[in-house]
Amino acid sequence: MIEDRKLAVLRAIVEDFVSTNEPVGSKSLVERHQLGVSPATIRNDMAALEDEGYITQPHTSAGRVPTDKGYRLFVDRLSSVKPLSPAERKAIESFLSGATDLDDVVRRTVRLLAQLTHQVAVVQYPSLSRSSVRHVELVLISATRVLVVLITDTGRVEQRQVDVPTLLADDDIAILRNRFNERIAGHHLAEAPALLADLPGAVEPRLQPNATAILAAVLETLVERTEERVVLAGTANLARGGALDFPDTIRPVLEALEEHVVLLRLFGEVTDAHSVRVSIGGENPHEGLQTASIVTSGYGVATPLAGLGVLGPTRMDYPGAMGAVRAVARYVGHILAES
Amino acid sequence: MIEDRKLAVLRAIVEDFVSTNEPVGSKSLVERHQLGVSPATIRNDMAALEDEGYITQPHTSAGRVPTDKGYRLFVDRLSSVKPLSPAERKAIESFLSGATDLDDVVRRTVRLLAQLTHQVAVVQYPSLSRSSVRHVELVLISATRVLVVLITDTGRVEQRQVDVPTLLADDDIAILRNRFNERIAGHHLAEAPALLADLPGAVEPRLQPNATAILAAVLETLVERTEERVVLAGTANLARGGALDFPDTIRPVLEALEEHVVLLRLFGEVTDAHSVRVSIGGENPHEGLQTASIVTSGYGVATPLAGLGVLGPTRMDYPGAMGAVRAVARYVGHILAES
DNA sequence: ATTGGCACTCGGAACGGCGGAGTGCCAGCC
DNA sequence: GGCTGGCACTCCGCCGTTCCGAGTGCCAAT
Repeated sequence: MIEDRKLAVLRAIVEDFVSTNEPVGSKSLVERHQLGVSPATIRNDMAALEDEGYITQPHTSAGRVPTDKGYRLFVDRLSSVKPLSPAERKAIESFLSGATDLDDVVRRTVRLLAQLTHQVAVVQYPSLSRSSVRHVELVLISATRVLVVLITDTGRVEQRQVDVPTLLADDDIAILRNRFNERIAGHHLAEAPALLADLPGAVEPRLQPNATAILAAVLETLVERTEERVVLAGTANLARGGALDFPDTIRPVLEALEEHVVLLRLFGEVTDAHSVRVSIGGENPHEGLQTASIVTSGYGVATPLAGLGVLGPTRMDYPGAMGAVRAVARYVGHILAES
Repeated sequence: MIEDRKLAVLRAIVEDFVSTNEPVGSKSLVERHQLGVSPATIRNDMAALEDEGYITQPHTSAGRVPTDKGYRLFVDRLSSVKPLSPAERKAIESFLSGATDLDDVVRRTVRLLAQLTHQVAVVQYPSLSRSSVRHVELVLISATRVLVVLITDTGRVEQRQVDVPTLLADDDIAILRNRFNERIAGHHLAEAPALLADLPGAVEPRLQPNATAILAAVLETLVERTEERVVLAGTANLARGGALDFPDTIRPVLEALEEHVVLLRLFGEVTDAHSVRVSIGGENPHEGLQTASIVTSGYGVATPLAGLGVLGPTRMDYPGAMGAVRAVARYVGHILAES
């Protein structure tokens, strides 16, 4: 009963504050929303909400502003993911459908997200460790130098050069290439090291040193490069709200964005599911992101391959951002499934 | 005579303003530099410099600030490229020597530059169009689908998938692969289209449709992808000077940085030489960069492959930035030459 | 439980005075 | 002719004051 109205008040506060970027007072609240009660009543509710930690006032006798806790409640219970407008849906389709390869898909996706949400968009490359090997290609560059190219089923290509101890002929390379592909083509990357372990022992003695060297390179490519990559777009959007959104300067946020490791950790916690998740202000582990919120989702065909999302001030249009992230994640999943 | 001192005054003004970020007055000038004359004399010189457009005052009775024209003169005639300290030199070496492949080199380079200069660093990938083909690899993904991988002598790898009209066997692919490599391996990318033009006619009729399809994909990879890539680091440095360096907001600058085309155009004008170039404030063609300066250099072994540089406020340590850019460009050239 | 009324608080804008840094100019000096 | 010290002037930035309004908390009445 009363609880219901308090929640309605909180919702109204969040909505107004997000759209106006000014602390919202009891009077303007009743004006802009049909709450059916007087400002005085609202004031009581607001006092209660403040006691419970959902809102706060920048200084005495100013309007109220949602706290992180208030946004959290809003996201969890008061808002629903906003479906995209047909126009937006159409934009996604036409924007992404022209993509030619994985790089292109990722680049287009990140720009699209930034444009849809007016926030900073982050897209993680389909993680190597969760894909499988489509093909290993060995290319002889010189008699003692081999280029190892690893192609995954998500279209990602990783390459690495390696020097081998003894001279190699084209035939030798072909043999080794076949050995590698027999064992791991079609298999999950994580399984590859085990499958390859005995490979040097299985080739004729003459080739063993070379096989060992190449194997090392392949394993490095498989394992070390599990290091993930992320792509950003829309950083200029951080400067939109002027000094309003970010307390002093946007610098710590920009710094955090450059530390891709930080972003990867954010995705790491999230990408085990396709659902949209939100991390708000102080919930965020990273120091520089205490005033930022992040909306993420895993994407990928069946089991999620990686994450994507947007980052902005806590004062963010959560329903809209969640809608955009969800829609884009789904669409990218489809695109990748087709290729 | 008098001219010499005026130039010395201009140099002093630039140096002081760069380090303090405050308009500099005649008194503090004579205090901080051994000019051997009185403030009154300096004032006369300053008045002359202002008449000639090299400096300006933000408002009456404030100190002077260099204009773009003043910085230009400073860069052209009053400063020399500052050689790096041994420590910095050492840092470059240890930072870059661990790189494993091209991606890694580029990423490390851009971070290094940002760190050395405390500005935004930009590195352009070695341009496809100026490298030569090391190897073309064709991989059969399914009976009617081929992955085309193009490897250049700078270690860059481009890939693309293509559907072919008729079924292909491993042998067929091997034949085609050889045909392609015979013709273009070792050749400049720009020559490739001409060298490949008659390829479909040179294979047995059965393979012609497939050869044509694959040729189209190779050409696309060669030509369309000449589209260049750039990598950024250190954007957080833009926010260092607060609102001091960039008049209102850093937003237009961030926007310009996201438009990679803009950056590429900057490099395009520059990369025909190894020398360090500087573009100052209003000299800059792009609207959003009117308050920014850019220090660039081509890099690469013999003929420059691409460009790199830093971007910051016009109030920038030009000698230092030029020294860092020059040193890093040279070093990256060496690294690429070795691989 | 809701409401109108009322006193209170505090930030932000507007105002004026003041100090200081810096200038331009001029007359004198080498 | 170039340099210098002196001096009047300008104007920004700072600070204290005042004032207004938005918004609150509380209370008594319904």
